[in-house]
Amino acid sequence: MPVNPPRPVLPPLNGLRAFEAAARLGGFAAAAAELRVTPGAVTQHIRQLEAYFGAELFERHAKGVRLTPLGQLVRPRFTEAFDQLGAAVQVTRAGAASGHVHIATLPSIAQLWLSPRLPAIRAARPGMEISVTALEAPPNLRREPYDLSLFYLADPPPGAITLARDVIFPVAAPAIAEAVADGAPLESFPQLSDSAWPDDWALWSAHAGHAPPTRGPAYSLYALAVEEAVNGAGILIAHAALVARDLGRGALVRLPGPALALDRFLVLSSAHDLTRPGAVSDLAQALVAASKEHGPVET
Amino acid sequence: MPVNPPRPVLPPLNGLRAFEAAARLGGFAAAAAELRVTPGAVTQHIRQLEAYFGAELFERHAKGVRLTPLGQLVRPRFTEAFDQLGAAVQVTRAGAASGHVHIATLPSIAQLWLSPRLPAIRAARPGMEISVTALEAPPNLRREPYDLSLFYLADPPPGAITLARDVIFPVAAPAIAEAVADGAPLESFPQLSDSAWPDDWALWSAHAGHAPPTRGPAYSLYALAVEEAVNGAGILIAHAALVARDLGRGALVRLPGPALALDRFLVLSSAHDLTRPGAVSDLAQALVAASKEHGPVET
DNA sequence: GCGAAGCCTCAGTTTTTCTAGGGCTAGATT
DNA sequence: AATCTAGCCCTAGAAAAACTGAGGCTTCGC
Repeated sequence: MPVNPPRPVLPPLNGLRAFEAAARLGGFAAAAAELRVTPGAVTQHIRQLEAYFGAELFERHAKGVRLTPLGQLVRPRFTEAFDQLGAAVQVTRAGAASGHVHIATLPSIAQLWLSPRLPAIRAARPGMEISVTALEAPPNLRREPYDLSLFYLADPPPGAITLARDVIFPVAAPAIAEAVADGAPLESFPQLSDSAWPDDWALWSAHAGHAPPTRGPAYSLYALAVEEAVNGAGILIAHAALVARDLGRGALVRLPGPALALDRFLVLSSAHDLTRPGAVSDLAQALVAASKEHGPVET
Repeated sequence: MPVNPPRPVLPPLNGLRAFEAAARLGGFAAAAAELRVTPGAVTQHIRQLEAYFGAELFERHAKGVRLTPLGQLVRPRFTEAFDQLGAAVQVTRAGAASGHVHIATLPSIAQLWLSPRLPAIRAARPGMEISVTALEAPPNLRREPYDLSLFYLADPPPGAITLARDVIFPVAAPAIAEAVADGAPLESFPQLSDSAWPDDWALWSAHAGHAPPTRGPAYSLYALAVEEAVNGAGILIAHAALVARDLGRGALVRLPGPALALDRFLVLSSAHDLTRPGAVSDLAQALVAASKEHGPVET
């Protein structure tokens, strides 16, 4: 008479994932976006999970949800567990597609920093396939399928490689630069900027002792602003790393005045261990080397 | 023109769970049993997962599967992640049903050790609901829904409480004991034992310098063997903790000869932190106290 | 007072998952 | 050598789960 224990019912994994996402992101709608479903699906998953536990995990309010004490208690554990699960998935993915490295970065960095440097790197590594995805915000590398990420960050995480500090200064096409050298005030030209970094001009003006900036055109793609500046549309507030190429080839010229070092760094990070040899580390080293090709900016 | 990154496809969670179970248990069939589905379902989950990664995780052979190098590489990570997820689930469950404590133990311990002690413990804790489940083998407390487990173990895990060493010696009903005291050899009576512990008699006989045991009836439930011994069916090889009650009330009598201490301990363990106050710790303390009610066995 | 945000519910549909049953192979047994 | 058996594979159909879409409700902020 062996005891045949009825195996306990397993918890609904998808419900757990929905709970974790909703708790982390602070709402069902945000969780739904992350999970690529409608909010109603999240509602149902979490309802099902609450039925499984026999306890509420969220307090529902007309405008949003709040975690119950129980939900607050367990949220960090689930986040940690799913991070670990995600990390395992990333390791598997990397192992399955060895030789394929996927980089996530800002659109502007992709176009203005990475793109000019990649051909040489690719040419030196025939067996390696390098993909680039442009993202507006740094991904969670323990969850999302990128091997490397390259972003401007205020606080580089441990293990990450800081390539450069973010430094800004005004630049313009040679014709405008000459006019400025001849005495035309900066304010007499349109002041180009990126809509993602709306404070650049104000910060730099304050630092340089200039008058606050007039409003100029803001571009949602920094590469577009650079393009326009090259075409003589006005003065661009430049991020050193992103205009080095155009400065180098003379398409843009740095204008007189100080450079302002921001509290932000161009950081290369990875969920992989970059001290171990492998395709990812190899590419990371290549990017570090490539970032040193242009000297630092004089302040 | 905000970049709208097509969110990466999420990994199939249930496939991951199937992979982890199959890798840990060494086969799809065993995993299917754990997950409470048919083996075909596991096959499909894992196939789907392999399609997701674009790589094989198992080598299929006619008789069973073996992990590929990639599978071997990632298995520990997934096991760890699912353990953590399971632990988070257990914490949630415990938090949702506070005041309800669930114990897993051997059937024999449940009937002969726990059952006599529980009424007093329950009476002293009106608000606590105590459930007992009998299992043939210790559960993984990070995965399965038990708050405490009470088993004979050779290696108590860290944090567990060792209640007693497993000690065996022969016992019998008073009538038989008298006959033995009058000179009847042990071998002249049926030697009762438990089929889960088939070596008890051999070990004890060797230790006591007796002849190897004759074959006697083996019971699949130790409690049944005890019952039969009480009814005079023969001599039982007794585990001290499990016959203390019957010795105490005179239903069984210890026979002459040494007691043999086995390399095995009665261990109370938990996935919860027993140093923190709470229903589980409270009950654990009560069980520790209850285990001391009967003095140690003389060797 | 009104719009927007955010969650809920419910019905219907789509998608996924599961099972049942049959097949195949290799090791064990007779 | 023949047979048995364990364990995986496959497929079709059935069952279950998940998802969507539409309408509704409540509160917050303007």
